[in-house]
Amino acid sequence: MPQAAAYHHGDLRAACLRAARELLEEDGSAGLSLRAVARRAGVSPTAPYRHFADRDALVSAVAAEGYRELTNELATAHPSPSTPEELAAVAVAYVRFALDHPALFRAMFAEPCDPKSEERVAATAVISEYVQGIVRAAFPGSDAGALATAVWALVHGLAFLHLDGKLDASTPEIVAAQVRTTVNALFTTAPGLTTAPEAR
Amino acid sequence: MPQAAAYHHGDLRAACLRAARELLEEDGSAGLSLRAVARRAGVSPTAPYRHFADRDALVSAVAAEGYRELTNELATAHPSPSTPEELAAVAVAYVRFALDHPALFRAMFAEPCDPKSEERVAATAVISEYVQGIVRAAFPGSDAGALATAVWALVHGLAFLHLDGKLDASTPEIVAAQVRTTVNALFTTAPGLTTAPEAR
DNA sequence: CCTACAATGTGTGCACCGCTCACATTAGAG
DNA sequence: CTCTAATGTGAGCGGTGCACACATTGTAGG
Repeated sequence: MPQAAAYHHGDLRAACLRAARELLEEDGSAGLSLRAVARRAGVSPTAPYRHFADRDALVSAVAAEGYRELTNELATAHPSPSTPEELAAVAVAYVRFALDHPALFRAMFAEPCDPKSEERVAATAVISEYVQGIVRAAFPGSDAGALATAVWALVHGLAFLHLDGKLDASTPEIVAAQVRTTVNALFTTAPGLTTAPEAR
Repeated sequence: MPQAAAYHHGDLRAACLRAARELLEEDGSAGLSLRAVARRAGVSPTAPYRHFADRDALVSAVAAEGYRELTNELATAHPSPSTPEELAAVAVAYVRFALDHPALFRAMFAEPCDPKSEERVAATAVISEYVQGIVRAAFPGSDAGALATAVWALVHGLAFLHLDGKLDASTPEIVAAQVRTTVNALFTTAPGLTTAPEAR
């Protein structure tokens, strides 16, 4: 049994992130409060402020963690996709991640993203370049930036529409089939996407 | 000058919705509190509870209003689009709406959507069928349901990625061009989209 | 080894929030 | 004209984010 109630926690930051993840899964974004996190970590209500400037900093950290997990999931779906089918598998993994971790996914794409956490913008840049890299490998001739944007938007939109109950998400198979056909449809037109404007 | 400080407001519900919209535009979703709405409407902190069961009911009502405005904007962009170009114009209007009213747009697609406000689900059903109707008219031979889902997801995803600063939204023209080329790319493949599974 | 300091956790307190409940006022039906 | 139901008021409870002064402790320099 670990020495109970040491004054210094040891790794409170990590404990807070873990507690925040749990609260997010259990009660959704509304249940994620600094105080609840502190309670769950067995620590005074203001202790987390030594590790996170404010609530936004906490959720940004959680979101950054989410981005890393998402990239892992995508890589697991297929390490280096090149055919449209392999790319579709990655797209399915993206939507599955959103449906498996709805509150986390929402936190990743919520309001205070733009001027905030360095860690967070870095994590989103990683995934953006990841998608672009995949598309570049799969469609060497095309405007990879524009095509990557298109496929990311399509998959991202599918994820959100499923999350909001606008589409039939009753079984994972139905969702997967839906994503596959839609993405495949977009890719059959890839060569035509060479006149697109700037996209960063 | 209207008779000041009548005990009964007259149309507090509408005043609350108006105040909520203003707060949403000014301070984002975080600034939208029942109490702030009451203050702005010049009424006691608990008065709004006579018209909205709780905070969620308020934002659901605001969201429903947003859906109606969005459908109006789309219809204004083009009353009955049939060519891909006209459809692209509608898509551009969709993304513009999101960028013009970011907090409202986010409220429209936020967590408590599924089992809630009758008014809200009705409003989303309207826009869903609207998109489907357009696609059916434009591409009579295709699986309108699947294609509508694809284009809605694509446009919805573009809107969110722009909102989150993941794409270049520096000028409306750049955004519009981006949306147009992406949507056009999808539409050139429309006839191929006839084997899609169920999508409601 | 011991001491001073910086890092980390505690406690108090303020303003605000959502929401409940008892009460005041008033519009409008009978 | 009255009486009831709709509407607005006020006090109050528990929760929240956050700022502040304070307590504790790991650790680096003497």
